[in-house]
Amino acid sequence: MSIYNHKKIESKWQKIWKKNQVFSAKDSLKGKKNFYHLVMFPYPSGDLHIGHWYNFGPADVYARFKRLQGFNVMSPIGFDAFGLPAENAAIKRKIHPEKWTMANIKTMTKQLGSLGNSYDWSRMVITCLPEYYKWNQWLFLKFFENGLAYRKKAAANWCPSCKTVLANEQVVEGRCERCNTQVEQKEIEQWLLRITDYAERLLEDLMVLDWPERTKTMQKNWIGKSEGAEIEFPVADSGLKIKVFTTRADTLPGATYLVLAPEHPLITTLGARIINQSAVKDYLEQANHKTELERLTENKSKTGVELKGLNVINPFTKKEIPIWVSDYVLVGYGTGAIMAVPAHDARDFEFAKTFKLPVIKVVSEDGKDEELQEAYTEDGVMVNSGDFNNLPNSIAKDRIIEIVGAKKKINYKLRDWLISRQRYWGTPIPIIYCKVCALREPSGQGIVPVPEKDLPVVLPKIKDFNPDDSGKSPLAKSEKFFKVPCPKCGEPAERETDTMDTFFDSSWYFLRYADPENKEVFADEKRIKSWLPVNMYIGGAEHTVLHLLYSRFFTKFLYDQNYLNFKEPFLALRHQGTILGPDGQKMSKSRGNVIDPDELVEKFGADSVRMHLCFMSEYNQGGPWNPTGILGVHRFLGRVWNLMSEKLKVKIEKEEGEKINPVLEKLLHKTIKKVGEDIEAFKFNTAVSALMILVNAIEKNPQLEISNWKLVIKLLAPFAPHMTEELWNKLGNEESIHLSSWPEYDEKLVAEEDFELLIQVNGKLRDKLMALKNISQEEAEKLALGQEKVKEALGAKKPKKIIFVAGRLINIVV
RNA sequence: GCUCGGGUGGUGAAAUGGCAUACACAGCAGACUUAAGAUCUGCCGCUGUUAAAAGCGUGUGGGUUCGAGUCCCACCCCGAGCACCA
Repeated sequence: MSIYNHKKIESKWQKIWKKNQVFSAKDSLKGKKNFYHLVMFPYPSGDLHIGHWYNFGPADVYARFKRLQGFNVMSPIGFDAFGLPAENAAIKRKIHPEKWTMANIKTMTKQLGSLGNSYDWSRMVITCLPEYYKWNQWLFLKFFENGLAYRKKAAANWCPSCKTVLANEQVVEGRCERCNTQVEQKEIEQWLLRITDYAERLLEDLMVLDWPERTKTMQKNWIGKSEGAEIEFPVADSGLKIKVFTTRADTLPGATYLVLAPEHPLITTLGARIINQSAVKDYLEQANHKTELERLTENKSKTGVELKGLNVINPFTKKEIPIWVSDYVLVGYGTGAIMAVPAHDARDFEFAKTFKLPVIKVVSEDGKDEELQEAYTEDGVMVNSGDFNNLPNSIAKDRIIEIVGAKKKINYKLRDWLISRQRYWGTPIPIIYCKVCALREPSGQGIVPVPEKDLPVVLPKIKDFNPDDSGKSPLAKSEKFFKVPCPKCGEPAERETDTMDTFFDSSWYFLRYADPENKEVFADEKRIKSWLPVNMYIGGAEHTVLHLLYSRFFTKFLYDQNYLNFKEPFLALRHQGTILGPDGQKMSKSRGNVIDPDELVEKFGADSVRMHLCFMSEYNQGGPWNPTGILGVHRFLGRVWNLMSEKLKVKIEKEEGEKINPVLEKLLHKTIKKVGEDIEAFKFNTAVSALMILVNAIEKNPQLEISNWKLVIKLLAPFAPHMTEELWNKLGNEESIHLSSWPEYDEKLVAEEDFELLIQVNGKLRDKLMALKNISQEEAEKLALGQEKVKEALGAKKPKKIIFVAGRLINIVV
């Protein structure tokens, strides 16, 4: 018996696969359908950790399975190489981000090789190379040409530690997603992409996607569609009107005041008429200085100030009501102003209680008008509403919209995507500002796009890439970089020195894999057509409102521009869970609970590691790492090797097989069915356990023909690619097992002729016996009532009712 | 607060409304071995018993059903996401 030497055999096959380009995907293969299988490309942070393995390992099981099923599979890999961590680490270690990043890519590429995954290495994409980011810039220009990229000065989320602005999606509970620092608001000029133009389509097309419901729901909530109406409130003694957005127009009769966001422009416009100007000014100042976090942690208690001297007219009641300013109204949503209906909105109720404002109930559950202890937000019938009294509020809603001449309106929570970053290690934004041109155009901005022929705008090698509080990128310190002649008029001008959010890079990388070396376009149309959209996309759930939303937006934009013939990039999506440290905490170097995959591979081999990751829990679940758990599959693979190498040697020498044991044959075909179905459903854990059951049975009675042994090896191939390749090769096969075919099961063998009939009395199991699958109820009853244990359980009682489930059980009810 | 997930042996976990705990890990006992390790065999929810029989068991309480881990209602706990979005 030879002991399985994983080190020797795994590296042997990894070299052969790479050398023979076994997994290089041809754009088309005769008689085979293309299948684009993709894992989220890693960030080159240093080393591959077990989380990468958990993503990539089982994902590769799926890829190999699809390949065996007869698909022409492309499984590419690359690096999401721009971004803050590279820069921060580089600053700390005093080496250039590029050097650091490329060194990490080298290490990680080597590690990726040790996984033995079926990647097409020829399609490697690295986003920090000019050949790649040139197309970021090209895409940016396309957005700009179409009015979807625009520059705006406004308060933005500023991370004082990263010293850059962040997209809304990158702010988590008022803190920076990366470094957990409190985010501040900073007025700064920046570039945004008009993703909000696509809100409705991003929402609608979610329906057709084979994505986890949870992820779809999260995107849906993030887009946050809400249907309502815009109602105008005339300002008393003035020609002005204040627009509010509401989803509850039915409650308009109960609107007892209006609230403006502190940033609402009307506060300035009407400034002169405000009596208590200094109090208002104080409040605005105070609101302005609150950080995002303060607003969140203040327990949502309400603050505000009345604009004394000003009133508006409720268009339903025609009564004058006051105007207040409060920071619980957000300037970025709706119209930045609300009608307050304290009786039917929890926030308004709290505000009204705080400032002793009138509460008028207009919707009632039972038609009565009692004093409210809290806001009533359910449906009901109208009260205190004149002609509308006793009408269901849902009907009143539309009528009120009509009589006050309001417009129906849809709002979204989604904001435009802020893509400028005041950092060095990213794609330069291809824009030049020209003061001369500015004078000639009405906007006066002088924004001149870099001509396509001048792309890429190469990120210069500078020495000082430390960020500062100036709100400008380190590139602003390099005159060589930013001082350029204007491409339009030739006069001296300045480049944009901000770089792009790295989510820009990852919003289209999956297109580049189709044609990674193209110098003329971001990817050739035909090559895109042959591969995209992605058939199966696998990665963590942490990107649900970032990468996955942005990629959908890019795809829809490129579809509109006729570059793509599909509207959604990822037809199917699956998430892996998160593996925690053995202590149940998130793995981190500072906690010292990090599991090093290289050590595991060294000790147990890549096959054992990937198979254990498949086996340890449901794929989308994850959980704490159990240090001894891997022994299970490791022993299993050892037993497989012993069984096969020993038995097969004898068999091959004899060149004849024994007839397969019929019980085993049935189990084999059932296993073929189960393993195939389970892999398709991403239930890798039960697929592995089915394989264990099969091998356990074979070990007890290893009576199989050579052809059956081959089926078993094929079933194991996606899980243990190296070992099975070696066994396959030993059997005299020239071509890789991974290019062979997935076994088919025999329907007849999967179907059972007989079964174990369960006999229950009052639903409690009392006995069981073997019976034919097609046994009739009469026969079953007779058999069951004849059983000693049944007689005992029945005693003197007579059966009242007998439930018979064909092919399963009989239940005697007394 | 709202929206999703989830709660099953000592542990990771299985289970189209029909045998709860498959498959493993750990543990215990035995075989092999000078020994250790590796490997192999057996046991392994709780109560009970020499052993069995029997009873009890899927977060808690109720319900539907011949039959509930699974469906319904209420509650408790854990995890994730969102969070003053009118």
